[in-house]
Amino acid sequence: MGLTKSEIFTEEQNQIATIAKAFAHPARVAILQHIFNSNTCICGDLVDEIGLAQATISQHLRELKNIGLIKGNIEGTSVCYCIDEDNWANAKNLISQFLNYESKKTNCC
Amino acid sequence: MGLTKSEIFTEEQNQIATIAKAFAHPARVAILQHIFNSNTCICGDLVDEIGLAQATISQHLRELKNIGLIKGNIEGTSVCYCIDEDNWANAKNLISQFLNYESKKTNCC
DNA sequence: TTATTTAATCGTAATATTGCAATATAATAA
DNA sequence: TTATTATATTGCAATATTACGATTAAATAA
Repeated sequence: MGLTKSEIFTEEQNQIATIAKAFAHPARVAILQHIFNSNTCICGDLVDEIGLAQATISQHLRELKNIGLIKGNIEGTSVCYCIDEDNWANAKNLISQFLNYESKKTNCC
Repeated sequence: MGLTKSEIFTEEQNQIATIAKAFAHPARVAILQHIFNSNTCICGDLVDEIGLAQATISQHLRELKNIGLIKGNIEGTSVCYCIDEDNWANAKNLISQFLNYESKKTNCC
């Protein structure tokens, strides 16, 4: 199968999973950190920084773009990628809320 | 391929990715939420609550257990799963720190 | 002992992800 | 125009993930 049954979960559960999937590969974590650190990011930089082929980086960038966490701007021959602040804030809220669940302390384990 | 090149990333990047992977499926999000809500969780409950087969739930539970976010205790014929508080706190810190990166506001997009 | 109950594991099929070489596209430079 | 440069896309191979039926294992009940 390999096909997630999204229809049986809540909208919130699916959204959390989608955002988490964006973070679920170290290359995408590295890309996001790099964008945050330089705030202006060109794909070529990343190919040098991270040891992956240009095609692979481009693919990870597309995924981050599809999920909405980054957006790109054409700058001459290169492309400038940066964080989509609104969507990032949204993602941050969703994940933070999830992480901040407190367990009732009648822990049985 | 399908094989992540973990060795070219930092320990932190790999850790964030691993934790995110735990959250990257709505069933696992649902399972964790359920454990938080009841704080005592038996696999059978989940099979009723979530519309997935028993084998599938068990598989997701094992993944969460392997990553360290939950731990299980045998309770008679059933098993009680609950949050591993220490590891959860750790995961929370790692992910929160990552989410709280601030972009320098010379945004080009 | 023999059910029964509950969860784990095995085996398998289908789909997804990761990675890269090769190629295509698009913008600028000569 | 023809390079050159930078990124995207295509096609493919290898591995991973998701899901479930069938079976197994382990504990309790009869």
